[in-house]
Amino acid sequence: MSIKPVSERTISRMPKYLHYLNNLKENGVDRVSSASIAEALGTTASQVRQDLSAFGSYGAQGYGYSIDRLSAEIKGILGIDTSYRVAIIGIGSLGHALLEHLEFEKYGYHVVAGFDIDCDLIGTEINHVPIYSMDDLADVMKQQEIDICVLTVSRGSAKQVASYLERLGVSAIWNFTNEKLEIGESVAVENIDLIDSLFVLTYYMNRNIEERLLLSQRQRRRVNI
Amino acid sequence: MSIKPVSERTISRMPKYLHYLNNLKENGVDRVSSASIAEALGTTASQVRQDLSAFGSYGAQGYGYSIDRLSAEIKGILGIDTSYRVAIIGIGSLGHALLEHLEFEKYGYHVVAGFDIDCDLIGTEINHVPIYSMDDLADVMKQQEIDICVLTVSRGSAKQVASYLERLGVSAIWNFTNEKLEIGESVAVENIDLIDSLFVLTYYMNRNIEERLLLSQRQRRRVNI
DNA sequence: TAGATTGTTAATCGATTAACAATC
DNA sequence: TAGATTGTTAATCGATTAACAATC
Repeated sequence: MSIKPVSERTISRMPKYLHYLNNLKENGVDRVSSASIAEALGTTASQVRQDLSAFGSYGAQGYGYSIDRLSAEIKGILGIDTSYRVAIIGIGSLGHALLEHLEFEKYGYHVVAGFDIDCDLIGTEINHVPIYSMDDLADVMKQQEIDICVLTVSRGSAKQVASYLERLGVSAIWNFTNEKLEIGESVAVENIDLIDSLFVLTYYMNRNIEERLLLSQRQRRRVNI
Repeated sequence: MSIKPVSERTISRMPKYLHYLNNLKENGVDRVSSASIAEALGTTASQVRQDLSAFGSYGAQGYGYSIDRLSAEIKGILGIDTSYRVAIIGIGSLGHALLEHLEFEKYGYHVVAGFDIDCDLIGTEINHVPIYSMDDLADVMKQQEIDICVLTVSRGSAKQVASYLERLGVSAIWNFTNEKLEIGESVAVENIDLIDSLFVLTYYMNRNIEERLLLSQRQRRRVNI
């Protein structure tokens, strides 16, 4: 009913708020103001309140936000107040690492299946997770009631596999392939573009180095004069 | 000299342009218009031209952009027209995967050292890369002339290790720890927040599912009436 | 030449920040 | 009560899109 589209920027900040609240909670704090949250995350109190009020009124004037309440609300907003079943498609080095990455389990994401085309892997278990043949994808996905697919196949087959997943009615793809998937709106997609991130890091690294160089040249000039 | 600060948004699109150009090049294409680039990446020709002109004039009226020229320019802008030496700090499952991730080598990022506190790992090699003790960090970093540090330590020690790297004069940290590093401007930092990305994916997945539910309810109602 | 397409200036749109009444 | 802090409206800022003269 109330179709108020919340900006992507706002959504992407919600996990940051949650992590900070978890932090405070661990330190025995039980309430917090928008100003404190803002300071911790390097933003403004205005933005924090603006973000939160996109979803509801969780605070109290003169008091701030109850950490328990706000945590619960954000978890509800993101939908992480329940658990999900995850499959990893493509067990290369990255897929393998994600199979063993314990953090996911902690947040309620249960990795329950892996898929690959390598006969040496099919039928084995990694970290107690069975590896199936790509040929069994349709069957296993249904049987295992997979919610989220992690796409760690090679770049060459990414688009094809993604389209197949779409046809199978998958609702979420976590895409590590660095390929822009051509897929309908009905599938949620988040991209982890490692190489792109590394390129951006390189840009800022070099910019810093250039700045330092310019600075030291200026200093040297000053000494010479 | 010409201090024109280019927006983060623009920087983050440069790798996308480059990937698309590489794609075209592979298919034997040798020129492209801003309109074609925009269509491929789902943006506008205006934005493409605006982005590129932040760095220079690489196109020609009535013709478009030479793919070879533009590729070279973007590589120069990002600083990826040379090679870099990379160390991976923290050889857990994720660090291990990144050690074996061949893609980096392809783009000129040579992983030449790993660091851990685990005595069973120290002194061994993974994928021909030697694993050193964290105690030797300062020495090896200097000896091996490391440009970029990949931070894959446990969340608990992230801030501490990052501060140490800063003191060692490291110029770039690729941070996979999901911790906000408290570090000066002189170090370039890019964060890969896997859990945050997974939360955002979960949000959009659930929103889609809700939409579908609403839709089917409406359809059912229509049938009933 | 005519058509195509750039680089850039101006217009629009959206997101961030500031301000403030409401009230705990 | 007085001080603190929210939720929201208005003002500002920045990024995206549109328009167009320049020109290949």
